[in-house]
Amino acid sequence: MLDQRLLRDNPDLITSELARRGLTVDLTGLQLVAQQERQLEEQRSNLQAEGNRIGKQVGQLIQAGASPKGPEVQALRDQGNRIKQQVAVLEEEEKGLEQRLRDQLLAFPNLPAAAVPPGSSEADNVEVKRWGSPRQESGLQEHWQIGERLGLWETERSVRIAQSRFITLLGAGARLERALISFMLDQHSARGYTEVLPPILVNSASLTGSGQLPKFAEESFRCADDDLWLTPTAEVPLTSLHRDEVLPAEQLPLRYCAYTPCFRREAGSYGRDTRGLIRLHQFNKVELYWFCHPDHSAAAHEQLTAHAEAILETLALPYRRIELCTADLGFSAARTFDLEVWLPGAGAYREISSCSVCGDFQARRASIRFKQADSKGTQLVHTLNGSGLAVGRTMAALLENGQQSDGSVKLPAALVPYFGGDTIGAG
RNA sequence: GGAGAGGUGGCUGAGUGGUCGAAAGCGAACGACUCGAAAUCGUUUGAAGGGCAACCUUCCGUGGGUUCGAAUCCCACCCUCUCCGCCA
Repeated sequence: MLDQRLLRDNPDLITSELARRGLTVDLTGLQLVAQQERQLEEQRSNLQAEGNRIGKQVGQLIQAGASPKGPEVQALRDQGNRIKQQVAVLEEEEKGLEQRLRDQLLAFPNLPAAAVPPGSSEADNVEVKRWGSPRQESGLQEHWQIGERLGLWETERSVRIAQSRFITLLGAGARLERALISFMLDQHSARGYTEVLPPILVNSASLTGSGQLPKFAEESFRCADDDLWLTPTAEVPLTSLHRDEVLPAEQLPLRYCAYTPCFRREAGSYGRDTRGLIRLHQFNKVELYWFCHPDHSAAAHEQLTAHAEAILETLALPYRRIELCTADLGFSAARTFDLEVWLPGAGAYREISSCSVCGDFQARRASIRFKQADSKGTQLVHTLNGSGLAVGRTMAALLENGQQSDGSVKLPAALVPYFGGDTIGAG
């Protein structure tokens, strides 16, 4: 959520920064609402102050021995009643304006960081670096061909269980998924992240805090009877882990990693990536999340991204880092690096991680602040999140990159202790 | 799901309808003492909004209500704990 003070003090900045994201907004109406709301607040609080004075007078008179029914007290009571009625009217109006203001502010995306390259579509994203040597030979299979051939999962029977875009992993496939989750969590824990296994049903306040609500309700699965939703990413429960908290400054940064299944409707993607593990309604992901001091969030972004990259490197998977341009940034992000893994069968790089710094955007929505022991007041923390990594897509990458001429798949050495072998489909 | 108890500041925990934003303690900060520290003593110490400021308003689970005045009384809801039931 954007800062109301920014709306008041520098609305042109909001307009121009949102324009960088390709968004045209006219804030004049909203500014007017904010201004009216402030005037009402002033009027109301002055009236309340008067009412409070009257209340005290009544109390003092009665304690001094005046009759509670006497004319003097009665006059004050009448005055108090009149004020009460006026306050009620103002208050209702004020609440209405406040609600309008908040609703609209919640619908604005984050402002892009200064460093974000300008652009009008994903075509303007900037490649920052490449790692590894991609296999280029012809005749390589795509991961879904390999998986089906080796019996790593069930496609059609999964439709029977749920519907399309759900997968049932079997045998070595299920085992590899589990191995990857453990491997990733161990790697991150060793770097100081606290492992978290959060609820994957989350309430509306949690989705609002991280930015999925109110605008993207149609992207999530919902349990209509309970004000609970299936989480689309661990970013949601992790943000709310400290929602409405004031953290001691010396505890920062707080760094968490969490494995969760993730659930997304993928509305509007019919016909795309219909085969294999790339685009599913339910997939597994290990997420990295930081709560940090505003001064350190830029450096933290680099570190978090490096931690995601370290997983790819340890798995010997070639990748590239892409910096998203202003037009391609997600709703809550101020700056984002996407990691794309090389899929030699498909002959393309595919997104496997997205690492974002959100500034105070989520912290303001979720009210997550920190306090310096020696100073008054609180400040909003900065939050960062990144996939470390999407597990299904990692499996796809391992299958395509590790495929051998005999049809088997060779796994990287780092996975052997987790998987219990170095080859799938040998013999 | 049924019965009971309870939700108060960073934490513990008092609170009679009227100077209650709230005693006390812990914790924290500063100062004194000390060569230094511990202990002790003193002072300070919640948040949000508005105002240049003095200061004003709001916040005792949430939302309503009664009252001139509500942490305190009434209603509804949410949550936590204990017992029972059910259950991996």
